[in-house]
Amino acid sequence: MTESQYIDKKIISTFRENNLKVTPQRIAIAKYVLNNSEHPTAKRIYQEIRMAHPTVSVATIYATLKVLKEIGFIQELNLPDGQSRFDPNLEPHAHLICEKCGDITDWEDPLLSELVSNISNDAHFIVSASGLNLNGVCRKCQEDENT
Amino acid sequence: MTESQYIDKKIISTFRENNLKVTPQRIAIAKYVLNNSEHPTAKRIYQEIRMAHPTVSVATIYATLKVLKEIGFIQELNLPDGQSRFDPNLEPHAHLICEKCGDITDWEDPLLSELVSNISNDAHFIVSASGLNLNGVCRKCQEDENT
DNA sequence: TTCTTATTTAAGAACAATTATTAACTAATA
DNA sequence: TATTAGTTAATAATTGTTCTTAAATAAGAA
Repeated sequence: MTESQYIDKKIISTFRENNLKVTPQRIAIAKYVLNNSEHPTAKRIYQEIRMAHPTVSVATIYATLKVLKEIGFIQELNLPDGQSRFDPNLEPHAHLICEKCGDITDWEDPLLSELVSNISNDAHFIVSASGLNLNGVCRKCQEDENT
Repeated sequence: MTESQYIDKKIISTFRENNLKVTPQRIAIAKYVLNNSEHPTAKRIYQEIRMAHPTVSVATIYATLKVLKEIGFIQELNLPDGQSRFDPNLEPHAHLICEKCGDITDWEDPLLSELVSNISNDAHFIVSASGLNLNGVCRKCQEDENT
């Protein structure tokens, strides 16, 4: 079984386990977001899915993303550009959000997981998702300024 | 000079330093957000300011908040409720965002400042604002569930 | 396989947060 | 006090997201 087939099976079985009907739209959206680490917006996902499913509507995109969030496949990010973005990486990680070019880069640091865990314990707060956002200017845009 | 008078002076002089006209609306909005640690939304700020300035418009609220952000008085938070919130605390700190009651609590941890500083250095990213968001269930809502 | 039914979907209307437009107003300087 | 560039109020426009409803469909039963 190929990697892709394995992901298909995983997606389908997880839908079934959660008493959700397995529709082509759901599979397509799930596959797309689970394989995409570029924090796509709903609009971007819509455009992408429409290539294979031309009649899909935005409402379906939003409804499916909500479901994917509920079954723990993805998390919704709240970043400064006024639209939600979606991320299959549920581990604590940082987002470096460049105010110049709009680029959003992931950054992993083992200290972060530890910190989230500490705060969760100290504050008696059950964490379902987390994210450290750093707003500022990325390396590339700093270099461009000196040109 | 009282604390309140000192804040007034500070606000006015900072506006002047940034070549911004000092208007009653701006002073009122600045005073309100600088003294409020409850992460108010634009709508909330509008309602509050309207009590003393009944003709103020939402556009002025948004424009002034943008200006306050630019001169480094506040930061804009992106939280899951679809509207921006504003925070005068510019130090790295965490937000515990309860999915049940919607409450947003600040949490300070010295490790966080260190972590932000490390990432900034390692990634060569100039940080202008930061925030660690923890989504989940707060202590109070957990207790309510067991009742 | 075909039937039945509860879900899901597509399409577009509705909604809410934010931004843009523009004419009237006003703070700051001369 | 007069000038003017910047600011404001009112409202229209825009944009992301959710709601509504009739048609379509997945999943289990017959």
